[in-house]
Amino acid sequence: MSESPEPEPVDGRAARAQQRRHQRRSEILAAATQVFREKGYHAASVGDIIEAARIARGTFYLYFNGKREIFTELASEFLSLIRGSVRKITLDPGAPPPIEQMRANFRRVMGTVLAHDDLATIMLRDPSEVDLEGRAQMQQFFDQVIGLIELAVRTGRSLGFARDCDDHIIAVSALGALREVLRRMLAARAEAARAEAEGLDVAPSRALLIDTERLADELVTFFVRGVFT
Amino acid sequence: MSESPEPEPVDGRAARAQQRRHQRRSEILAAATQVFREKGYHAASVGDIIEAARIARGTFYLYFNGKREIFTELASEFLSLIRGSVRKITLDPGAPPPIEQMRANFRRVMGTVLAHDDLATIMLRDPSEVDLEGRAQMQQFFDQVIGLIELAVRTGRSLGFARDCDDHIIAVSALGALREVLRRMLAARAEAARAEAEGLDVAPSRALLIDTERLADELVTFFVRGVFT
Amino acid sequence: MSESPEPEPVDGRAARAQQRRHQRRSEILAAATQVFREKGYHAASVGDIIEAARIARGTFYLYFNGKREIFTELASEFLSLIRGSVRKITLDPGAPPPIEQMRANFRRVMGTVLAHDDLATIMLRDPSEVDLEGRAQMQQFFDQVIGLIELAVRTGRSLGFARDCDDHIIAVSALGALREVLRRMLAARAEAARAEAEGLDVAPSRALLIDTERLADELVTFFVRGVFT
Amino acid sequence: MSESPEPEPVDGRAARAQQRRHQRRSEILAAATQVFREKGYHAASVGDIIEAARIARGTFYLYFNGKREIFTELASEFLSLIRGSVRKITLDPGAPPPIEQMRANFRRVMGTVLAHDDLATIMLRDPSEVDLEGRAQMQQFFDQVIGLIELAVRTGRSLGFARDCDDHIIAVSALGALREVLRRMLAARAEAARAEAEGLDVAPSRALLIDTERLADELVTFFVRGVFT
DNA sequence: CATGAATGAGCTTTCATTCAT
DNA sequence: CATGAATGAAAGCTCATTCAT
Repeated sequence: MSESPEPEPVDGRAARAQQRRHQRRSEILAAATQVFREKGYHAASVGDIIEAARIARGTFYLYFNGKREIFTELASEFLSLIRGSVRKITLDPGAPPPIEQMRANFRRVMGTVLAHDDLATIMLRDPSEVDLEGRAQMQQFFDQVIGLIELAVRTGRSLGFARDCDDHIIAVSALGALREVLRRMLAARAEAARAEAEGLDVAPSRALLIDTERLADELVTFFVRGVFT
Repeated sequence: MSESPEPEPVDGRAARAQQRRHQRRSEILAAATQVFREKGYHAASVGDIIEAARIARGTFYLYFNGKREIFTELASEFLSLIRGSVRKITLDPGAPPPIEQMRANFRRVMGTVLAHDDLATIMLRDPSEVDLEGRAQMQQFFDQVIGLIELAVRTGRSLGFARDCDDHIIAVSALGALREVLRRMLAARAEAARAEAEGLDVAPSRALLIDTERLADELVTFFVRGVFT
Repeated sequence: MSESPEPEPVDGRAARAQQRRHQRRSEILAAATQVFREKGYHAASVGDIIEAARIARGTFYLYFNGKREIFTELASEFLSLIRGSVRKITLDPGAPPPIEQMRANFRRVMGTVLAHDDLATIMLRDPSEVDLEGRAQMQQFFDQVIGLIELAVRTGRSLGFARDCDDHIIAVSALGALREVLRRMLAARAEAARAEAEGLDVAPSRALLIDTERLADELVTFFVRGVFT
Repeated sequence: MSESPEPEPVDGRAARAQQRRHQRRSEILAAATQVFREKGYHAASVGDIIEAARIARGTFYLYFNGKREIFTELASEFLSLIRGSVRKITLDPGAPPPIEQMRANFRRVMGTVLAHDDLATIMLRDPSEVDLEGRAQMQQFFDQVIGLIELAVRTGRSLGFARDCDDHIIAVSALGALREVLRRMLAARAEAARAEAEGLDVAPSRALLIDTERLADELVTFFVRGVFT
């Protein structure tokens, strides 16, 4: 835009450089996501990533400090996405009923997971696959999710909706159920995609391939009936 | 029986030898269990195992063909234990009500998991941590568990107890809930033990430290109310 | 034979023991021969040998100091056999003409090689396969053979039969020719045997499967007269 | 050709890089040749090679897939050299007499062997030292040589020069003679060199240390005329 | 900035040999 | 004598990371 030959070029150059740098980063992250999804964290090597990103070995270390760091970055990204999908349940007069808010949360999370299935596939795996640091990060995130659910249940009970139960156990159960369903939903979809690609019309575990809204509803119903009166 | 003075001692020697051999195997398996629990399958090296078992490198390969095989063996052991804890739900006239049978199953599984917490800690991790072969084995096991739960729900519905729902999704959810609860229960207990050992009286997530019967009951109630009418 | 209960039993026992010991040794040697033939010296492991001999690991070291020693023993045996097949050429009045004596030597060597084809197959391989010590032993033997041939040529020349040539080069050539022919003859026979065993009637390199007398004659003629007229 | 100031230096860099890469390869090959010559294929370890080449373990695997591959490469190189030294015998009017052509072939092969004595020392050993794949390669090469000699003999016979004999046996014999002579010639020269290096003037097997032309001639004469008159 | 050759610690596995039973 | 469990040195190979160009 700025054709001025000398005064601004420094800024312009710097900006362009930074932009290019950012784009490179994204490309590498995208490549790493693919690789991690296919091979898992451990089996994936830096060699796999640089091959997928079509960059030189050294370039990788120009953008990331190592395999762990790139994973940590992906984890952060995913956690942000999921956090962005969840709204705290409010009792404001004009707001929809709490259960509807919860249903909306489930739906949004599922939508986000589907929209970023590569990332989600990686992150829904057990944290034990990663090393200590990454593990802690994911642990913390899931703990927060549990906190949210506990809050929801407590809120429900204070309104006289929820039965008497151990909130923590219920929350852990709900998280576990959600994770397992999402995991298997992603696996089923991946397999269905693979089957279609190969021309086979094998339909594995049809139940998990229904549209996400119904899936979310089914989960919410299970959760609600289990907890609320 | 003994026609010559030799046969008995020979048998005796052979028997003792075989017994010692068996014991060594068990020792190595025990050491491997500890190592896998602490480091996870991937991070654990054969070197770690032989160090823990205090044997020479070669000795390990005298009893197992490699890291994968020893893991497979542990997996088989655990799967057998869990299978042994689950009874199919029967509608025989004299049998307890189905829900009680289910509750008993949950309790037995929890008891088994607690009794073999090292093994369970390893196996409740995501199968993705292991290589293809081991993964398939665990996948298959969990699929079977899902099948059992589906059957239970179908049975309940045929008796007019269960509401209309997608059996597969419910079963996946239940499995996920159970896994997550067990995982965190084991983690909580391990941490509590560690804290106690160090003299600290940090009490993390007290809810998961209650006695297993109540834990199982809580889970069953959640499951039952969610599904049954 | 001696039924006397006490006086001689010591000798008898000792003799019997020694005899058994000798037989064991032979069995192990036979097993090792088979193994070496099939796998070659390096690829053959002590494990292979004790498996073939159906003895325990320790037993092997009761009879031999190690892999090298058993090979050395086999080499000695083969060298003795070959030495026993060769007669020095004599100019005694009653003796057959020198060339006939040489032809007889070739024939006998070939017969011996055929009669001990396992051993011969191993030993006709290059000494480099074995370690330094064994190599030296075989080198020495072949040097002796070369000495014999040199002597024969010198003798022939002193009688006016042989042309002017470098005896050593001729002897080395003759030895090389003999070794190569024997090696390939054994290989051809082994393959023919294998083909027959499998029911196939593939006939590889027919020329080397003719009877040994003709093969020996062909070699001697080549040695004596060369190829061209 | 060059539209911008950059292209040349870039090419230059790439070219230099490739050149250096090629040189490294050659260095490793040279080191491996030395090691194989001294220890033989089996006894030589990758560790020996990297030590001789003064490179790190990983570097070796950057250039070769393993011990076998580097050996295969050396074998190919040697076989090419030898193939390049042999000309088919022609009956063209202007060509020298067949026997002279054969003598020239022998001389050229000997010259090549001497010029690449390390490589030749390794490759003249028995193929049995190498594993199956390398063995097949060498077997094939020697079979081709035999084919060439057979052709020469047949040609000679069609011209009325050669006597009636079994071509295959003659060819195998000639090959064996040549191999043994070359092998011992190389060994004698190596030992002579060693003796000289140590200041000793031990002269082992003088006959094989004569100039190659005379050695080749001696062999050809033996091949053509045999020994006796 | 980008490159990719180089590094070396670390892995799994094999195998000749010893020694208590 | 016979056994075979135990040993540990040493092999081949991988891969995250560095650094001179």
